[in-house]
This record gives sequence, structure tokens and C-alpha cells, in this order.
Amino acid sequence: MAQKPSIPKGTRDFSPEEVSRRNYIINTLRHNFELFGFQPIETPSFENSSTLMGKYGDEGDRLIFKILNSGDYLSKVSEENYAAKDSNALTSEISEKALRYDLTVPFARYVVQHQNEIEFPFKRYQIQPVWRADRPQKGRFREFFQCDADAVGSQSLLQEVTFVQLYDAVFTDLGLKGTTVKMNNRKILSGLAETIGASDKLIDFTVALDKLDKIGEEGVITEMLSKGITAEAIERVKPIFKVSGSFAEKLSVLKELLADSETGKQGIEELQYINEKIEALGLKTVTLDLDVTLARGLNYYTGAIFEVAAPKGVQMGSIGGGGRYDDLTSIFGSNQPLSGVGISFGLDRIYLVLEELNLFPEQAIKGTRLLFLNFGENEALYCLKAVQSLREAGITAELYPDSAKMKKQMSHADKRNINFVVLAGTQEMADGVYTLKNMKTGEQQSLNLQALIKAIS
RNA sequence: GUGGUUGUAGCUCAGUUGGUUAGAGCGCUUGAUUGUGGUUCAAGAGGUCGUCGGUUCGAGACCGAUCUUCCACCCCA
Repeated sequence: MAQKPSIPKGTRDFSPEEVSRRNYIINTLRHNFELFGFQPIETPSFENSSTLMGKYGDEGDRLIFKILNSGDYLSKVSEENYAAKDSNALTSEISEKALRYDLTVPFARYVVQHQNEIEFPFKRYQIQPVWRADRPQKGRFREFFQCDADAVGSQSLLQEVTFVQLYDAVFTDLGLKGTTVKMNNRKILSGLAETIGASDKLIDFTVALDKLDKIGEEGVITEMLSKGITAEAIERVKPIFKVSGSFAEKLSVLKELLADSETGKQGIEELQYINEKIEALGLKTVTLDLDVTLARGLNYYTGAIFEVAAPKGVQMGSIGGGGRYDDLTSIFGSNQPLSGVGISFGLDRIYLVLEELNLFPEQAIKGTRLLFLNFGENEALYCLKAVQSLREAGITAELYPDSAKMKKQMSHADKRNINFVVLAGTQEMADGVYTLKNMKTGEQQSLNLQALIKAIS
């Protein structure tokens, strides 16, 4: 088979077992989302390019999959751009649509577009695939699922508290112990940049800071220097490299550092509020931690920033993230800025973590319980009657479609992990019974239909 | 987008400094066993060595391009 068919890089096929296990995670998520009062919506897999472009930064724009216009798109291209081979300028002329890059921006678009029909505060969840033209790596795909829960129309910090509880509820249900929800606040990062006189370099500052656990203090300093942040400024923020201890202890270090920054102090107050409420409420399996170096997704977060780290010992990037965004809707021309806050679960990565830790429950894979062996036309009909009754009783049952050799039918049941087979030939038909065989123990018993249903339920 | 890495049977992998007809294990098919799967034994099927091009008398092996895998960077779920 020289030319084996293939799928694009970074995409995957899912086997029946994989789909079952993915559904197990999705069902757990959906159950908790609804328990917390979130309502489902769905949006198209592709949007107008103008909806997506410019919302994720330059890097994000590069990673958005663009959809080629239909028809003779080259004929409409401007001569200058074509002659200059200016790909960037040409892109907007030959592509007007793009694949969804995340679920947050389409949600913001949805809220603005339907603002008159929506009852606020609006809490929605959304479980759909997103696409990124990234280069694949461990836990990084070009097509993957995001599972988002967002709440818009309320500035209350109780929303943030709720999202921490939601993370706790989900990971507890999945049996995933030892996850850490790391929190930070955009206002603290702004405050830090402000205190050291580098407000104009906020993004460079935070991106470098974010790499602390990866490249170490020296690496961060080198990167900051290369971005034009002065050595004097870096000296002033050095305490945050070594901040440690409890959530409250870290906050007090920050309080000193940010004493002169109104924005910074506000960020501290917000985090303090959330932490106090969580401490009063308690968490089941998740640990809430303050991580000043957390700085992902800054292009639209304005307040709280969340990121979920997998349990220690599992090599995996973050398995969830989120934050508060105050002005995302204004980008789409909302007359009144709607504050939103939300979190995302990385389904594909959670899957990899659960698999690595062997945490999928056996009943996550539900298959056929009962296979009727086929001995011929008359026997098949006799069996189908029983199959029908079993299905009505809610038992997954099926008949082998061909009257193949018993060995073949038995090993079929074996390979599909079906625990019971029924043998019904002329003798059983004459007696009005079915021979039930347990494939694990080899035990067999002769039962009438009622007894059969009873034995299997 | 940058750097590295991988590709041989359905799967996991051997294949020496380039040399006849490319191998193993597992899986698959058939039989031993016409109403009993897993175990055992026997036989069999299955490959244009990712693709295209080049070097050579000769390429699975060497070179180039391309696709793919995995990893690091950028960035990110």
C-alpha cells in the first residue's frame, strides 16, 4: 500500500474507544456546566475574517486558518499587491472567511449580535473544535476541542469565585487529583510595569516574566534587557522572582511592591477578595495558587487570569485557562461595555493526562453486552425476538448478522469485549429457551426470555 | 515561521562498509475442531522500503526536494 491515504498534520482520527473516553470527559463537563447554570450555545466553525483578525495579536493572526474565496478570486486582486507578491496584503483580498481560532471571540461576537435577545447576566458554555495553523507538538494539535464557560454582564468578583469552584467540581468528578489553578491579575502586571516605568513595554515585560519557571531568573532578565527594559527597572521587580509561600503571603509581598500603583492595588484587592471567599468555601481537589508570572492571553484579559496546571509529574502544558475581559464586546460595537469572565478546558490535553494516569473508569467504554450467535434463518428470527425485548429493557444486544462458523462468531464477541453470548439452535427453540454463556467464566445456563432479561440486567 | 528528528508488512521493529529473491514477533486467513472464543500446533496471505528526483554497473541504505512523526523555539489549550 504505497499511497496510503492520510489526514493533514496535527489532526487525528478517533477510534470507538477514544470517542467513548472523550465523551466521558465531555459528559462530565456538560453535567457540571449545567449544574452551575450555564446554557449551551454553538457558533459556526468559520467566521468572517474581520471578526477574528487582530483579536489575538500578530502571532495569533498568523495562526488563523484562512479560507480561500470561492470563484475566480485572483481576478479581483489588486495589481500592485499581486506584482509585489505581498502575501499579507493579498490575504485580505483572496480570503474573507477564517476558521474559528478559539471560542471566546466568537462568543463576544454572538453576545453583541444578539444583545437584545439575551437576558443578562448571561452564562453560556460551548464545546466545539477550534483550529490553529500551529506546528504540532505534544498536546498541541491543529484541530482541537475547547470547552468554555463564560459569564457576561456582571462585574461581580463572585463570578471568578464560581469559576474556581467549577474547575474544582470538574477535576474532582474526573478523579484528577493534584491540579493547581494558578491565578494572576492583569492589573498587577500593569502595576508592576507602571512602578518600574515600563508601561509601554507591558507585553514584552509579561511575556518574559511568564517564562520564569522555564528559563530561570537569568534568562528572564536577559530577555527583558533585550527588549529594552532597563537594568534599574529590573532591579526593582526582582522581589517577584522569589515570591513564595501561601496565597496571602505572596499578596503581602506584592502589596509592598505596588504601594504606589492604584491599578496594582486594585488587582491585589481583587485577588484577595477571591482568595478569601474560596478559603471560606473550601475546595475538594484543586489547589488555588497565586502566580505573578502568569501572563498568557493578555491580548484581551483585563482583570483575573486563570491557568490550570496538570498534577505534578505529568509532562503537559496547561489543561485550562481563562480570565476576565472588560471590553471584548466593545470591539464589536457594543454601545455599553459588557464585562465578561470565563474559563476554558483543554479536552484533548485532559484526555492525555487522564490516559497517562490511568484514570478512565472502565464503564467509560460502553459496548454491547450481549451477542446472539447466528445459526441460520429460523434461529436468527427466534433470536431477534429476544433481542427486541432486551433492547426494550434497555440492554444493548445484537445478533451476529451471518450464520458463520461458531469459532468466528465467538471470537468476534471476544475481540469486541462482549461479556455474554447467547446460543439458540433447534434444541433451544424446541424448549423455548436461550443458552446464556458468560465469556469471562465460561459458565452456561439455559433460560427462558424473562429469566434471560433478569439475568443480564 | 526557525532549528532538529522520524518514516521498512495491519501493528512494533530488525536489515552490517551500497551487492542476488527485504526479515522477525504480534496480528490476520485457513485447517486440526460441522454447537463453544481465549491456549496449543500446522499451513498460508500480506511490502514498488513515505513520495518524487539524483549519484551508481547496482540504492531500503548515499545526496536533494517534498510530505509525515516527534521534540525544542516563537506562541499557546
